[in-house]
Amino acid sequence: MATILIADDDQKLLKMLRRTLVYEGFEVVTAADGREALEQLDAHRPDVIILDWLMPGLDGIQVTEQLRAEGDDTMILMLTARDAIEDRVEGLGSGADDYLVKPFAPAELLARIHALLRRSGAADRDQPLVYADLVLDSATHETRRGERRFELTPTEFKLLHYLMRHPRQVLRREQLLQEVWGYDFGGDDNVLEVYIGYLRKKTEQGGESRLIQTMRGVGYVLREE
Amino acid sequence: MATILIADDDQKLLKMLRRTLVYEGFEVVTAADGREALEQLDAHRPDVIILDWLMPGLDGIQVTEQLRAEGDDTMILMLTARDAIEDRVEGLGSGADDYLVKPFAPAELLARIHALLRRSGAADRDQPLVYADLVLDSATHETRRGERRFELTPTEFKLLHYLMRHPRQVLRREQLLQEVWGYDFGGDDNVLEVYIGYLRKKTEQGGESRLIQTMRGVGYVLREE
DNA sequence: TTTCGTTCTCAGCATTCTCTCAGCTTATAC
DNA sequence: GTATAAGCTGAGAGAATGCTGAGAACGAAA
Repeated sequence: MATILIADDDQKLLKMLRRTLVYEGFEVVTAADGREALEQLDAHRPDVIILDWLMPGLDGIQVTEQLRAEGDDTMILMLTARDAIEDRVEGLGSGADDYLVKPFAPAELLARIHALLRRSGAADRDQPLVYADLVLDSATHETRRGERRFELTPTEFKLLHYLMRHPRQVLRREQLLQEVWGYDFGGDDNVLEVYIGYLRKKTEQGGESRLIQTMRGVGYVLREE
Repeated sequence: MATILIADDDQKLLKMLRRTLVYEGFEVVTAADGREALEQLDAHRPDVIILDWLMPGLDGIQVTEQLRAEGDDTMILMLTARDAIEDRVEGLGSGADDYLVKPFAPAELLARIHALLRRSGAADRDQPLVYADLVLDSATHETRRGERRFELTPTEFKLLHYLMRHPRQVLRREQLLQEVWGYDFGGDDNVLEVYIGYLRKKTEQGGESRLIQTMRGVGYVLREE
């Protein structure tokens, strides 16, 4: 399920929101101010960020601006107190994707979150991932090597997707297991090898060059040889 | 679907609005200032024009006045950072049809746009949706595969309508349930499969090719194979 | 009331996917 | 060279997923 980061300096509200969202099945991470929010961001990579407009230290707008300046386009929902609007009319220019005026009904918040999640699914539809002549389009679920199309199962897709999001980077076995399978046991399991094998079979038909390289003792890299 | 022209000198806001509106199925044309807006106007004949009040060169009011002087009565929605009564009066006096104060929630903007479209009667001008030889006309509720007409029940119609508004895009099960049934239960319910089955039966009579493809573990796509 | 159309549930079946295992190949160290 | 560890691969069991037919539940119209 999706992860949501909430930053608000109102402890009571924070607690209430956490309870509501956890109950709805979301992973929830909280922060008491903007600086803490930025710290949590790297660690948890949320799908939606809920920011209070007014917070001590870094406020919601500053956090938004900083993120957008870094090229991060995670969906942001800004919470504003009714009277704050008139004071600080900086518009949506800071880069938030939606606004919600306090006080609000939890149902309203949930509706907005779902709308943003749906849209963000649409957002990473924008650019298909490309490495060499390998193309993976998460919008259409299309995968190609040059002109040749091939089909992937969900797990194969997740694995290739992760590899293609980190080209030329050596990915350790535990890292891949964690990202794709969501666990990491030290045991003598070889699912990863099996799936790398599946991917190679599908991406290297008829003498095509190898793109997934083995880093013996470490993991794998997506790289041309 | 309706076309919307947005003129604003704030690039970030422009980008965010484009994303939101395109996702909602609108044709979107953007302009960075008043002069550019006027140029785009002739080329695209939008159904609604969204103008920022303050822009370099020609501002929103000047654009509105010029259009109205030419006898153009395209619906105009004015955006402004001010909220003084005088401004509102001046804005509407210049010929704008509605008014929205920044910052605003995308949901509110959408509501205003739909209201304007309804007022202008443009909502009825919806083009029939076409994909391959499949035609769905939401105005007349007619559905055809080539020359063969077929009838759909309300739920079937909603589902096909949504699929046809997002051709070639992989639509996740939750997304379809949310859009067509309006909720998202986690349970082991298979209404969606059943209705996909109904649609297939009706759209694939007598050896016609399959247009609704299953994406195992993900959802469905409207696509020719 | 009955009839009809529609929505939704359920159970059984077919297909596809995931993961394990065993034997094999390859790379590295000695 | 050999020994050993690491990685690869084919086969198959069991699980997950999706499809379908039958029919129950519901509401609207006659």
